[in-house]
Amino acid sequence: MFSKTCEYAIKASIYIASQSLENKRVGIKEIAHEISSPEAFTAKILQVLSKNHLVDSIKGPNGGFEIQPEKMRSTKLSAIVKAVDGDNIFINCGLGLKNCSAKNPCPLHNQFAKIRNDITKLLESTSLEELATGLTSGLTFLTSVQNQA
Amino acid sequence: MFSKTCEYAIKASIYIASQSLENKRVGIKEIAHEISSPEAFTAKILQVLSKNHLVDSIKGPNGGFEIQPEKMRSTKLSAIVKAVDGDNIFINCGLGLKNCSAKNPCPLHNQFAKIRNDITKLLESTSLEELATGLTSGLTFLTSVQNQA
DNA sequence: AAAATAAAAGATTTTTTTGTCTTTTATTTT
DNA sequence: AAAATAAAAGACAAAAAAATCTTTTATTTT
Repeated sequence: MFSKTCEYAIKASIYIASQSLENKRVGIKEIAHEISSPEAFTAKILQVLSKNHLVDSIKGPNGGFEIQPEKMRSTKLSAIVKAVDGDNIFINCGLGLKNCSAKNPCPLHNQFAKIRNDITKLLESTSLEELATGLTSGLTFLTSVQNQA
Repeated sequence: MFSKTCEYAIKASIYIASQSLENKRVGIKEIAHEISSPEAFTAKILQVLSKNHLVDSIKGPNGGFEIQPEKMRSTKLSAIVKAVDGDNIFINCGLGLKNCSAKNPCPLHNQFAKIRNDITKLLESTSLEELATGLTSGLTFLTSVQNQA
């Protein structure tokens, strides 16, 4: 569904947002540990998110990453996905046809149109804030129980 | 969504089935041409489908691939996907958690459960036969118009 | 100003996926 | 039986994705 890059981007964003809700700025080391991702790779991904103004990064001592409350409210999952994976998931044909459309439909065109539409709706309607509060409240997790300390 | 391998597997199966409906056996060269796929790679994939008894292969002159009518009726898309991609698409967590579940849900668990369920339903309810007849009747296509001769 | 901290940038490396090439095996036709 | 045909098998290669390492830049604290 998502690339590894995208999975890490979403999880890192949620973690940063949840910590920002508690007024805590977090460093790459902590983020990577909390979401069970490779540190250097995650750093690269955060650079992309930062350039797309989806997270704020602050250099130097007491630096790290944070997301302002208004930003996490307005940021939808779709923006994160688009920043790292492009809009393939929103538009690509399920069977890889270059120009799959109602006029030139692949055998799964109609079936997949519905699913792709549901995915798009979900990503465009889900805010970073609601995902962060779910994590903060202990309802959801960013790692499997096995992976937790 | 699907790997390239899986896209080729599905398209090749549909093409073989559609030709079998007209009592025509087809060779790799023809298949690869008709679905715009790399020939040698497609041959490898067909070996897997053949070992899984999803297509019949016949060696020698007038040989090639075919699918019996009863088989294309009973074969669901899910069987083809499982044969080449495994069951990742049916069970994997959207954010890559090893043990994402109702007890230990990732932030997108509930939202994705619905989508994954829809995908599973679609793949398990769609038969190769209906996809093949759609192609035969000219309602659907395996290549983009640009790619067609 | 110097030292320490933390992210940014850039160059590489590893792994996985995708794709190719050559040889072998099975089958059919002559 | 020999020649021709077509898939199977196996080894290899290229491209893309995932991951790492080193150096630089910005900021803060002492």
